[in-house]
Amino acid sequence: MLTNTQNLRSDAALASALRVSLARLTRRMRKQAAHHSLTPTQLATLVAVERHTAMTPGELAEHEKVQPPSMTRVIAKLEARGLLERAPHPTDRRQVTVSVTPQGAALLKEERRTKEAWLAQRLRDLTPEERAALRAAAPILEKLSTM
Amino acid sequence: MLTNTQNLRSDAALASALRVSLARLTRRMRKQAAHHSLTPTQLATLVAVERHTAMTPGELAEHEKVQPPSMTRVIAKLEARGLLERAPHPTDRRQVTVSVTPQGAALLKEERRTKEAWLAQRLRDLTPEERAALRAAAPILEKLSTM
DNA sequence: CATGAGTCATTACCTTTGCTAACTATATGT
DNA sequence: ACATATAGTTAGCAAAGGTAATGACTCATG
Repeated sequence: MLTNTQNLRSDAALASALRVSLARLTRRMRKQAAHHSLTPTQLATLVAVERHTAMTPGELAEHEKVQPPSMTRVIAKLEARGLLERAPHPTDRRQVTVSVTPQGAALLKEERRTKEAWLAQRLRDLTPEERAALRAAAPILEKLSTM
Repeated sequence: MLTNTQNLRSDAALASALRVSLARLTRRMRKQAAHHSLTPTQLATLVAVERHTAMTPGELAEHEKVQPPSMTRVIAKLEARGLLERAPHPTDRRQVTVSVTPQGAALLKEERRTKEAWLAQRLRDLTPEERAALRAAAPILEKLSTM
């Protein structure tokens, strides 16, 4: 357990401490929401489709770094579970567009809610000063995550 | 992009912001170190064995939430790559113990080094104030990750 | 001590998920 | 009109996970 700012003077030491804590924290968060029995790729696909409103299989394959035939199967699975639906592409008969169903959106919402409830619960056990420090750090972590 | 502490007054809002940023940040860190072509389970197994010094296949299976036959295979793979080695159990002839080879330890060290170097590089692009805020938050994130 | 039950790792078989090769349908350029 | 490119899908293969079964070992009991 680190003492407040002790041993964190260098970027390397801070990076090391953050790497360990963040990995552990996100691993634990992931475990809170693993009831849907979707594979990581399936879940990520659902998230991507929701974020973009609609995507083609090719776009999704590239987005998730899998080959198109694999993505065809992922989409088929999610469609079979009623989480995604296919439609003809508006302008290109070779393509299809994929969008999230209300059921799929609900699953994602529940996933997010579960993780955030778990984290919020832990935040409540912190002191007000600790919470304030995290509030100050949150936008910086956000910045780091998009750099 | 969040403005400093704006909209983070509630635990729920802070949890939501942290969930997104931390997931993204750790995802990106993972991508930096994916040259070893180990599966997530193989890597996690290697990490677990190193941390515990020696473990049995049954312990590892439970630790990584896979069934024993699957873990037998993971161990065989890692052993074939010279990253783990098996030995007879000191007191129970049914069991074997698994430990990390110097090569396995070196691979993990390199993995950690790569991730931390990536993160440290990004830390260097922050302002001193931003870095200070992360330094203040680091022990709290550590605390959160073990609660 | 012998026997039965329990424990442990492993093998065999099956399913799922990823890849590559090949194919069909459609779109585009000449 | 024809050749080329694009998009999604199917088929076959490999890898990783599960379940069922097996053999060896350990422990408890009579």
